Amino acid sequence: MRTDAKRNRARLIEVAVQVFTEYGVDASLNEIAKRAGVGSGTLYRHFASREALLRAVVSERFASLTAYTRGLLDAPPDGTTLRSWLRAVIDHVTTFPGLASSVMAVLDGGASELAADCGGVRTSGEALLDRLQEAGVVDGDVEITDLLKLVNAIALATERMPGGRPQAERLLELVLRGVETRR
Amino acid sequence: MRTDAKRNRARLIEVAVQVFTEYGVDASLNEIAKRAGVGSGTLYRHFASREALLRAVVSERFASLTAYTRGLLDAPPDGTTLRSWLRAVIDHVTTFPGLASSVMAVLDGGASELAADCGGVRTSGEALLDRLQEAGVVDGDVEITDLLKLVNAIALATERMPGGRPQAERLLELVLRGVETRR
DNA sequence: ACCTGAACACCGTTCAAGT
DNA sequence: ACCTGAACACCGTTCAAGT
Repeated sequence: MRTDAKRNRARLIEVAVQVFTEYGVDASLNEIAKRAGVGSGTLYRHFASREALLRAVVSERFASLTAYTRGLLDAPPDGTTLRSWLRAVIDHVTTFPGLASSVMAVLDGGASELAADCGGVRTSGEALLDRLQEAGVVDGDVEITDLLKLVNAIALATERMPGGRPQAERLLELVLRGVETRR
Repeated sequence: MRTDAKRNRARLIEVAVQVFTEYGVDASLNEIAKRAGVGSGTLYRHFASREALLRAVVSERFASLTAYTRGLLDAPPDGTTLRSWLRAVIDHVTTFPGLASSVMAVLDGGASELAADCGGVRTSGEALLDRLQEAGVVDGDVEITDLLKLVNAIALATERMPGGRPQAERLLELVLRGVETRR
């Protein structure tokens, strides 16, 4: 790769983080190209689709979430393990407005460019969930995909509201505990 | 109102239902005007904003959901009342793709044109929730806004997926029961 | 090889001109 | 009083022309 191409690529990712943070994942790609001081065609040359650009921006973050999840597996599980993990999931999926929507598409079986990165989280999360179920902390019939969808739904619903994070916390608590009276 | 104006208005609502069903609530307004055989300005004259058009389309449906909710109050509450009500909420909020997102904005305190219609559902739902809590069927510290947000989050997350309705059902079940083991 | 930016087909929204 | 549709400022995406 030519050095100017390499520099353009790096610059585009850098600017994409700013613009995605500001306007969300559906922000104008022309705007990103302009702010990066690059023709719009250059953006498309480096990133064939919006998904490809998004992936370049979030893949390392998702990898670190996977690492964190694996770390939780090393410690003996207690009553706060699941809560901590799900909080971390919400944090990551909430990095940019609109990200949760893309992740949901992957969870639904869509073959997005994000699928590989989400897969790591899913797999490590599944191991963690198994462990928690063996320890009797989580109901045995809960499935990892449903759990992730539900938590992601909370992120999706709260990501655009002011004070969304504490709101997400309340809903997460409700999900963990359940709505119906314990009998 | 002139008779041609009245006819145009009715026609626009009729077409909006079709187009919203097909493309979701963010569908092109120009497309709706064109299909209705009307200039784009005419659409804006009758409905000052997309929200206004959306409201014209869903307000009667939301009123009937409110009526249904009040009906549930007349019967003695049992273990299936809450489930039935939340299912009905999901059904209504899922009428068009993207509707749940607008409803969520209202639940968050936004002053949308849908607010009045959502208010009826909220108020009647609050009465139902109180009743269920008195009967000991639902945990006493569950709040109506949180419950509606959570259910709406499920709708939001599943509305665009194929087989979304059964998926929503699974997640609703998880919410009612809770994730953690009952102690 | 890589980049540029005009071009195309779309949006939402407004408003002068018509009836 | 109401309607039309061109006009404007935006999108995403492509591709001939440049270096």
